[in-house]
Amino acid sequence: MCARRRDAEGTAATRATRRAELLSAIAEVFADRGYAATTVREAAEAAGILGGSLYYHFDSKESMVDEVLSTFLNEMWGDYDKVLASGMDATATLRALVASSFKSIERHRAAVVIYQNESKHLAQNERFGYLTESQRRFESTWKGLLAQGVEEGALRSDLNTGLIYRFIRDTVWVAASWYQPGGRLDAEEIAQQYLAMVLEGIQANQHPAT
Amino acid sequence: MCARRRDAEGTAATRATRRAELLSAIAEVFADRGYAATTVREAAEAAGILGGSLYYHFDSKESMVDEVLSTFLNEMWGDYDKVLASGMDATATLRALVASSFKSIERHRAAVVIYQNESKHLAQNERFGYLTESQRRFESTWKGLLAQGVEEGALRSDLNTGLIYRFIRDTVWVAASWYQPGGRLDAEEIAQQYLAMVLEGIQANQHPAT
Amino acid sequence: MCARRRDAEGTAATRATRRAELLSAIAEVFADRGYAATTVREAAEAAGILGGSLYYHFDSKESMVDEVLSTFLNEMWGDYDKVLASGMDATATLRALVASSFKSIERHRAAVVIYQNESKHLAQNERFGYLTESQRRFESTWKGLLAQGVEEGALRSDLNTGLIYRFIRDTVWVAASWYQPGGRLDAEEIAQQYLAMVLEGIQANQHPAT
Amino acid sequence: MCARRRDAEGTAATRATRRAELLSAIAEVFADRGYAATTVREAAEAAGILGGSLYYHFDSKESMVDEVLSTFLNEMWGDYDKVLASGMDATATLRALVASSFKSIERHRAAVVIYQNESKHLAQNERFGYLTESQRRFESTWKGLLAQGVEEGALRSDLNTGLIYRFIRDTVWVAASWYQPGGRLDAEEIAQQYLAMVLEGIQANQHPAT
DNA sequence: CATGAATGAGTATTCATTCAT
DNA sequence: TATGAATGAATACTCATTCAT
Repeated sequence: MCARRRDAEGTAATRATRRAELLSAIAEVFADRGYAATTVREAAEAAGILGGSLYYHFDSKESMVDEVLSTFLNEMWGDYDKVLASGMDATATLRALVASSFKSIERHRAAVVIYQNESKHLAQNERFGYLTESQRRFESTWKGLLAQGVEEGALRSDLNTGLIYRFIRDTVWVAASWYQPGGRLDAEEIAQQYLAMVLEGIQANQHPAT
Repeated sequence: MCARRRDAEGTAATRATRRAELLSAIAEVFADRGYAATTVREAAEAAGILGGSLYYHFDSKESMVDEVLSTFLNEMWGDYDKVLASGMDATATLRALVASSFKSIERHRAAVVIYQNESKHLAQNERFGYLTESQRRFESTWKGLLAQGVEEGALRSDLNTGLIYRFIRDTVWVAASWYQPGGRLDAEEIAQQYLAMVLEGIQANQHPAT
Repeated sequence: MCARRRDAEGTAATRATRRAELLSAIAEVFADRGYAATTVREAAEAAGILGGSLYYHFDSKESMVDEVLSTFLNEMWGDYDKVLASGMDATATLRALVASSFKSIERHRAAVVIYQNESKHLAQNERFGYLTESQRRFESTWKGLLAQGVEEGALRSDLNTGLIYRFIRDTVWVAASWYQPGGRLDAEEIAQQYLAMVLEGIQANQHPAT
Repeated sequence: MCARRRDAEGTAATRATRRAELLSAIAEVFADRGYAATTVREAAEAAGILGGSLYYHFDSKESMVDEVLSTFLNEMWGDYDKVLASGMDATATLRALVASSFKSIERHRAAVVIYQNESKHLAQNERFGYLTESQRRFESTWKGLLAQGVEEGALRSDLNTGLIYRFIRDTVWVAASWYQPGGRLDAEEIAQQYLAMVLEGIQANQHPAT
């Protein structure tokens, strides 16, 4: 911490790393205490520096959440897009998206919690227009998928897809609020259980073979 | 003091009514913008009075949420207790509880949203110990019910009841965040669709009779 | 309290009495908690009515202290003037004034405490100009008396009369802060002890006969 | 953190100095206008900074008075204890304590005024328990001393020591309210005049040698 | 006369942000 | 890069005062 020998060499890389470190700590606190309720001082303290020092790295508190959320969403949509581009049928795609979502939660738990809790409020701000955009894309993707599933005969036609969409969306993301990275359950298992419930239901009788 | 018997009653009733009016408006704003992010001024404005005037009715901002949440929880547990006392089998009880929950959302939408978004933070405060208590009771009730369902052979035994409990809990309550009282969907319908999904699953093939 | 039979008759007297009652209670609270630190609500409560109701009797909080203080000062100066007009020598006058002061404390304890604690601040306000005026009169009266005593050979000439004046003034009035009306000590006794100390000193040896 | 040894010391010293500077200005305003009646803004302004900035240095308005008063009392009792430990006879001790008191007033005028005016109210607060404690110690010290003086034959036995204690206590401290540091009179002179009055009295005749 | 609800200016306190070092 | 002191706008809360009933 005292003598920084390698300064010359890794400037860019080091800087990016440091930034990521800071953001990770900051995200954790925002997720834990809420964005509005967290003071910059607390966020800085979690990152091991003093309040004022954060302003060397970020323009404002807002740009901190911004970076946390946009980083997460970019990565998440990258994964989603791969799945969607692979041309699977509706059920398989749905399974893959759910699995991908839980993996996102595993990697970006704090970001997901923040997204879940704050995006409604933040979205009022023009700067966070991408949140609304993401929401919209999310909705059309899932609703389209459910409709396609019904069309393909894979999903029940007596369900209100609008409602089902909401239930699926909420349960997937809300899991971030109780998920413990490194705990007993990993993303894969959670995805399996979730898919079992949503696809097959939790009732016993009607499952002849499974 | 002199022959004002009717006044006393009338005043008490009026007072309680006014209080409820105010609380309803306040709850709406807290739900909409978040407890921490809502200023007392905004809350008061929503109630049609000035910021300081709220303090004639309530001790503090905290006691406002307190009253909103405790009123809701008391009523909700009242309903739950009736269901639980009626001695139905696990599946019927589960159905009834879900229906009751959605009815709670219909009546106390704002309170449920606040409960969902803020109880984690508020619960740190001793004053809101009842939130933790409620959480605990909720968990044991639902987990017990799921276990009983499995025992009775009504529910699949290959599911992780801990996980399923979380999914059910979250999806039920999170519905408050998009429910529009007086909108197209009423609590009953939502409950039916939700139960259909969770109990029977959304896949088509496995439902012999449908 | 309900049926006020004698309303017609004693209007003026009743009113004055009520006013005095209220003022007495108010003075007590102001003395106890300090003028600035006492709320009108507290003052009213001590008088057995609600905050707003005090405004039927008084224009403002300020006019309450005003009336308390001016009533006290008027009476006190009335007594002082009688003493000063009686043509006694310096020592006798001094004794009589001290005795009169302690009697004032006995009758207007609360007012004296308020006078002691608040007059400095209140005097900034033009309305309370009479406080400054009273102070001035007080100072010239006592200083004159001390000078006269020295001249008459009754008082030591090696003392700084300015300082002695301050000591006497302060100790007399500050007694109000611990005086308990109806307690073991009455005004007379206190005056005697005080005069003994100030006139003769507390040392033993030098008092040959007394 | 890196070879900043001198900094650490320097900073600590600077900090303490700044704190003392601020407290001195704050004490002056509290003494002048009264603790309750002084706004934090006024206190800050007197210190040359803005209201909010005071909170970088102090937790609350309360902790400002707290520090002012405890600092004063600690130093005062330090001086008192030295006097009391020196084994002088009652009269000499009494003289020394009075002198020490007036020196305290010279050094901590503002603190003494605050102590005098506010300690009764502040003492209700548990945090200021040390005020009550100090009061108690003060009383027992002085009463003991007076009793001892009577026993030693140095003080008159026909006086009510309880009363005399109060008179002495009050006059000593109340002097802070008119004392002008740097004015014509210094602490020493005031103490002499005061002791002359209290010990020997202000009457001329009874002093054989004077 | 008294009440109770409301007002609005003010108060202590918090906190994002700045900046000289 | 980081610190620490300061800023200033905003926030929860208080309280003297008003007024319809």
